[in-house]
Amino acid sequence: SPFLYSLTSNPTAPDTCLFLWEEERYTDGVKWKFLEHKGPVFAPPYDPLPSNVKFYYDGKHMKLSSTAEEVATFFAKMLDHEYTTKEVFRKNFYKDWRKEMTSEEKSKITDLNKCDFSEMSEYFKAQSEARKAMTKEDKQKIKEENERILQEYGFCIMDNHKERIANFRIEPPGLFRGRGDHPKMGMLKRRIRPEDIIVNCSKDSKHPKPPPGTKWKEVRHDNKVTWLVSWTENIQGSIKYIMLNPSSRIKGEKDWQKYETARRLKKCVERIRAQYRDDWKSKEMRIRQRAVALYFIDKLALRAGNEKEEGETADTVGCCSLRVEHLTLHQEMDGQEYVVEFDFLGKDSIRYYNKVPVEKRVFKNLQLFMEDKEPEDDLFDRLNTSILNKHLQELMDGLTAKVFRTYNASITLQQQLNEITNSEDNVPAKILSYNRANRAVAILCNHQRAPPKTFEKSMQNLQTKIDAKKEQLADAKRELKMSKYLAVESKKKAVQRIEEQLMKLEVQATDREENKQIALGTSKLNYLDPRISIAWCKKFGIPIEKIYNKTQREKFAWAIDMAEKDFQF
DNA sequence: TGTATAACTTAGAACCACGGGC
DNA sequence: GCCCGTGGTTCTAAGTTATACA
Repeated sequence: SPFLYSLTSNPTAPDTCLFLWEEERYTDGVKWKFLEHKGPVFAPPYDPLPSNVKFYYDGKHMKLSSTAEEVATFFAKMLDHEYTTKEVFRKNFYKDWRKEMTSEEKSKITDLNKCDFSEMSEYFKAQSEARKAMTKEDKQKIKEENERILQEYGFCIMDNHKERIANFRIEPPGLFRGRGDHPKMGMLKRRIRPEDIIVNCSKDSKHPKPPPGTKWKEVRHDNKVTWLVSWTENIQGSIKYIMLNPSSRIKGEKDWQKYETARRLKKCVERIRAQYRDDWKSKEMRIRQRAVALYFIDKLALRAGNEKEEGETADTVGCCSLRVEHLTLHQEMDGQEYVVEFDFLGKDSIRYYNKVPVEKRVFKNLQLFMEDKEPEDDLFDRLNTSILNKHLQELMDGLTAKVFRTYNASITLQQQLNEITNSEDNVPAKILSYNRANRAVAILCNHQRAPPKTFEKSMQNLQTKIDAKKEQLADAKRELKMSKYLAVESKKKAVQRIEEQLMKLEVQATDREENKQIALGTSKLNYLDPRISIAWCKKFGIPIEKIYNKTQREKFAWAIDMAEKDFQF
């Protein structure tokens, strides 16, 4: 295990503990023996506006109570954002804002459209400008203070090892920003107090102290879970957690395990495919539906698709929750037979649009599933994620729908790298190949991003640089030609150097263009077995730093320790 | 068998600091 | 030395899965 290093670095642990530790790690859900931390960092208290920053209602100045003012500032801070123009957002905000008003305010303020937050908004903009314009020394002071807080609250001790905590700061109050068409956007996310907080730590640790004059909701000692702090959030009523950083042993080990499960799937995926193809012919509808859904999950890397409570969240779907309206069947399209056109909103309301030729049997089954149904009916009415996952569990230990995404992502990277890396290429060209392989995965997983606001301009700038470099190259070549006798060698070198620089720029331009609407980070961080990339680096002499930045190297420390140049997923 | 809940992973956007180019 | 763009970091929402319970 690559995680033994963290054990052996503990000088006080006797050797025999090594075994004990390993045993306990993996049995009956125990996650740790010892856990000590300092608790969360709370959001700073509300700092009231200076009296010259005014709020106007119906054109008239109105002094708000501190509570109502605070909520108003949340809206004011978002004034430039599209959110504040949306009806749902405004309605939810207004409703929750009223709850924070005094009865006098409530009776005066009866229409959000008559509220003028512009002075507040200007004030916050000025504040942020002022922050930018601060002296070096003042900025340094803030940095030092942040570092002090990080050192005090940002680490914990888990089983004798100091580990970085991920989100040790409690989420500050504000207005809820849901993604897509979220029915709750604009609602007030309330301030979290010590009385809301459940602390989890070991009995024999030094328990974190609540701020003076306050109490925790509860202190518990549950070593079957990994979280340090939790609270219940007021928008969906779900629980939020403070957990460890990805660099921690507990996260790394889990990550490793995830990829090992995906590699086990590799060994039996052909058997499973044969099985679901066979099930397309089943006389039972539920089996056919299960088999077609699994085919989509496997072929298209769709998410499982749990049911969601209507009206509580944005209307998004995954495989099992697909509705008839999300598919269009084309007997024939662009010279291909049996094309399925998918168009639906997935996680984070990201659109999935794809036209896929499928096997005749799948097509016929889809026609059957869609027969006599309304557009808003479930495509797989005899299936849900629980049924699907129970079936998968029977096919392979630890197999669930999401393992297919991990497996298909990683195997795609591996195949693409094997296929397109050219050992003759220089380092930037090899990295372009890597990014293209990464991109193939991101496309498979539908990882999209909004094109950066500065995209057009930055492409233009790059083109300008390329043009200038071309001219420089032409000059250098001319000079080389002219100087038949003098310093020929050094001029040849100059030409070569410029050619290399030009190529680097052109590669950069290609890479950026191809990346316009595709996000590589998510697959890199969550789906691609890092050992594939590390082995590739070793094999082709690419420094790992070119592929993984510092944070990523910390997260993947286990893989860097482990992977040899011949590792194959 | 269905439903609620808890725990944990995955996700894109916003924010911020830093370094390269002028 | 300054400005601007970018990559890295932070933030927290939105998924999946397991499990408890009716």
